[in-house]
Amino acid sequence: MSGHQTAEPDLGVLAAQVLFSVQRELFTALAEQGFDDIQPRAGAVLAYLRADGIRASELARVSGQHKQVIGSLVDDLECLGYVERKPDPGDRRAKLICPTERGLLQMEAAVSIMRTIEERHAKALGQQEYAAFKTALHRVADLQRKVQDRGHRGRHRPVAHVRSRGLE
Amino acid sequence: MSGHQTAEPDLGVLAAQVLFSVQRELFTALAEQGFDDIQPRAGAVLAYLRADGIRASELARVSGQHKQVIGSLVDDLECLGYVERKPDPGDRRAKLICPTERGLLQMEAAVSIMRTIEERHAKALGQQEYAAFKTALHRVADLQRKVQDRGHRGRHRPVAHVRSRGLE
DNA sequence: CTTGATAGTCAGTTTTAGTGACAATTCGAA
DNA sequence: TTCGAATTGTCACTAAAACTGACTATCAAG
Repeated sequence: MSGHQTAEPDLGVLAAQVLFSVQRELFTALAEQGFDDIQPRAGAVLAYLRADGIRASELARVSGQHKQVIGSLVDDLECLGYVERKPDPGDRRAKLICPTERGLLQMEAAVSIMRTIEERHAKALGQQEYAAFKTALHRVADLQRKVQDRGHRGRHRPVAHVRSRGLE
Repeated sequence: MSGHQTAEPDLGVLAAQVLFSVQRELFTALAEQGFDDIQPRAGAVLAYLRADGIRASELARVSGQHKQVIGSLVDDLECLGYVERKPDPGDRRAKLICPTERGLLQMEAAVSIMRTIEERHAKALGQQEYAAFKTALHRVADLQRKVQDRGHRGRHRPVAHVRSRGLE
């Protein structure tokens, strides 16, 4: 991004600051609650898990990661007891990634922590202002992703490296 | 993050979507304008460059990256002709990372592209709404970073990998 | 039944992050 | 001023993650 000068940081820089600091707070809190064997990286899977299961290729799409990365993340999370692979009844090629009991507990904990974080911001900004902010953020995210898809039709484009986290 | 269910995505998920799609659009546009030899990763340096120079350790702080990473990024950018290292007049230990002429052109291009992106969102949301949104985002980012610093005092915590971009 | 696309995995290469140590320098306190 | 602690940037090394290409199995359309 271009946060040049001492001037005001741009949309990308701000998004990066929010992302990484929220991510850090979330995983620190999760670790304190006993989920100390998962890393932010696993968020590509955990954030999009559903109780009724989701396909690996769907995870790759929504997270913007290569399917190989999703595969290895699921391997790890399966060893750690967070998810399990079940055959997809509707498609014998596919497997459903389903949360285990521990996975469900993690999901609930993550939702709760994120709610706490957002409530803190809502108090700081005011409930209405925060609600408007989040609505706007949602619209910006949607609009921005649409533009992206228009540009690179078909090409697989793992959004960059989250690794690249210093980036914006 | 926890974007569980089909429910509404949380702050982290939204920030990630914005970050990575903005990042992709920015670097695609930069490439089209001739800056096709830099990657999003280099944003950790480029986004915080200043015409009068900035220290590597300062870059490490603001970008949340290890100083070794900054060092190798600066190595690359120096080879590519975007920056140069100059001795810091005020501290003989330090070196100032200064943009070259090409670096300045890149900075201007990035600022211009980001302005275009933000103007698109401002038109979609309405100028006033977008301005309020960005102010709120700024406050959320500041507040969130403060909380982080409170928790991990002193510890160096490279905010994660931007690479980890699928993450939330 | 053939063709083409999709789902998931395997193996291998390359890139990047993370760790510890180091010399040079600065700063603060005795 | 002199000593010790902290800081700046770099080097060398290890660990981890991303990327590439290929491959089987399955589906879906004609």
